[in-house]
Amino acid sequence: MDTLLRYFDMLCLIPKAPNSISTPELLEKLQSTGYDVDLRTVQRDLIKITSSPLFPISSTEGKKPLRWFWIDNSSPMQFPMMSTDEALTFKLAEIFLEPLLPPSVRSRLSGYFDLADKRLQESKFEHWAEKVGVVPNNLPLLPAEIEPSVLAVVYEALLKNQRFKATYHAVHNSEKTYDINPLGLVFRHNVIYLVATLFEYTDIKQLALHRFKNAELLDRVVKVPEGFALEDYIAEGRFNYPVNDNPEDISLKLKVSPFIKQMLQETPLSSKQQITEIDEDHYLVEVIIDNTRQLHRWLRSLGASVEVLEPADLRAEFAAEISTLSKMYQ
Amino acid sequence: MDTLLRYFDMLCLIPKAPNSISTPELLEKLQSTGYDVDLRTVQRDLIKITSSPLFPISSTEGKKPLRWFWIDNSSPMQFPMMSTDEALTFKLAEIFLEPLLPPSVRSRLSGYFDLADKRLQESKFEHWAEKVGVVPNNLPLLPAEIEPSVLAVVYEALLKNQRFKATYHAVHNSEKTYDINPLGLVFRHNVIYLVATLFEYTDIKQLALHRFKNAELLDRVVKVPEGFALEDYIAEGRFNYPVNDNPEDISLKLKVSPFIKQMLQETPLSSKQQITEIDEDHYLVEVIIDNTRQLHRWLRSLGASVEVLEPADLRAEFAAEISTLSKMYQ
DNA sequence: AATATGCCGTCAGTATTTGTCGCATAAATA
DNA sequence: TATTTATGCGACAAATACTGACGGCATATT
Repeated sequence: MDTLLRYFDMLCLIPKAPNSISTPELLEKLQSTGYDVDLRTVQRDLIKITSSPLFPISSTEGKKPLRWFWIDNSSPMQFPMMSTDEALTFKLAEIFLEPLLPPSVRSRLSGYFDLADKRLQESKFEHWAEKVGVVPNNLPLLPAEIEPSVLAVVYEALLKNQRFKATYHAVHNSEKTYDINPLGLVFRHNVIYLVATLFEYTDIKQLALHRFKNAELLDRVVKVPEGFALEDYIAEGRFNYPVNDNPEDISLKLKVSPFIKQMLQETPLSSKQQITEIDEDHYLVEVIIDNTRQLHRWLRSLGASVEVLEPADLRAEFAAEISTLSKMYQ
Repeated sequence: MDTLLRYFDMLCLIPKAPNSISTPELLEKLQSTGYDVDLRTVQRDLIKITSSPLFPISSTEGKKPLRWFWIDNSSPMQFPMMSTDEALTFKLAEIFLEPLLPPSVRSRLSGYFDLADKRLQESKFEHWAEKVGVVPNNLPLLPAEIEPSVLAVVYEALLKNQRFKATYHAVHNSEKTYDINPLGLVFRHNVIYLVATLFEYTDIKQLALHRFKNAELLDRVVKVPEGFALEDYIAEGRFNYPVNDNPEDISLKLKVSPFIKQMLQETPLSSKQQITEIDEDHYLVEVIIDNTRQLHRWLRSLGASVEVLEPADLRAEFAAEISTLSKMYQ
């Protein structure tokens, strides 16, 4: 039994393809976990494991301390097996994430999606794909592709708190190479921004990840500017280019069409939203809600199905914009 | 070595908690996989496996053919281990899916999210959560909660092609119990709809999943109406309540502000989009695109930052709506 | 060139695994 | 209710495997 557990621990200790572990390293880790074994045993175990097609594990050829790794592109094996429920949910998640995440980010999960596919392809479940659909609410803009190698470096830099060096191509600028002190990632629309400082400067920059090239990890630790917190930085509205006017709650009153009323019944704006009938074709929606740019976008997107009644200044804002639009289209 | 593989196969054959497998069943499956073993061996193996805290596997007490299962609520163990990249991506996916999927759907993946948490909580990666943020583009409407037991039955019914029975509470109706012939799931806004026929009728209904109660699987096979295909059903516009006028491509010309221009450079409407400068404050965007409801929503949401120049009928449509709005707000 | 390290074949002792048998108990059947 | 069948489990001996020790050889390291 002890040997079985040792095999499990060994399988855990062996990393995925780009990384690797040498036989002596493995021995050391196993011994520190409490397995009192000989190097020869570890060597034999590795040979046994790799000789089974079940475990796509391989080692470097030649080079003296052999290094072991899981061959990439294989989907993970797991216990207990992925249930059909989970598999279905993975496929749904895949559909949802497709227009949101850049391919190089999404592909990090492809092993799991493949596993889900396999699970659903068993005999009877074949036609599941024809049984699920999504009607998108928003216009799918194409997510900007990020170079996979760049993404890998940025991930690693953020996780390990290290700086990196990369070439950046700003929209109206030529390429430049920076020494980057990464502070955080922010997803906005379909773009991923790196929040960072450059070189030894202290001003905080937003850099779109898809504009990077040739990233390379440096051996210098990240220095966080005094008082910096990503959450606050976002809350300050640094990413809502046209900054929010009033980030505080407002008491919103809307006159809406029956269709919008039904939609808000299904998916309310907030748990305390109230809806009352005005007449057959109009309903009054009352809700306390954060006065964000997203709210404005949403209200505008509904066009003539919604009339903002209160607060007065929001109504005035809409009236002003509509009069601008009137002039544009007349 | 053969025994190690047998253990792996056994671990795969044992299902998760609500399900279970009896010792003789296990024996049979192992033998059909090619393991020539005795029942006694299987029994002994099971005892060994369950006596290790590594494998949260348990069996029924008493009842004679013992049934084995993985104890629930445990996150799966997997080989190779989840990489930090994957873990980070899982956390991002979690953030993205949170406003999109109802809790009961999302919770199906919680084991994986937990696994990702564990992976990221190792020593040095502690502060990753403070390094990732999302600035939502859309107003987060609250996804309607679906009863977990209902979801389980619906999933199973769809996968196994079986009917089910459930109580449905339509908005302006009292509760009724239907015999449901499920055809597919459609996600729209934040609501999941079941497309189905009822009893022996042939007209196709859309039923919001969160309005179901007390679902129960029936032992009758699903009958798909002649010529029905979910994809076509959606394409026909059955879910765009105000049906799309022209589902065909149009040649769109927009006059946009510098801000929108920059946004479209980052995340284009299509790969063939063209942008040219009109003057310092205005750019011309030309693109061939599907004339969908989502496009209209998007155009409206941008307010006065965008002027539709062509096609003429779309411009006319916007002009008409704006004049309606003008009257509303005057 | 000398030394150290790691891989691998072999061997014998030890530990583990396995089938068999017997008994006890729980379901199934007459 | 009695009888049969199926399952779980302890014990035991034979078969199997696992393990550490040793040594030869190839490849790094100094």
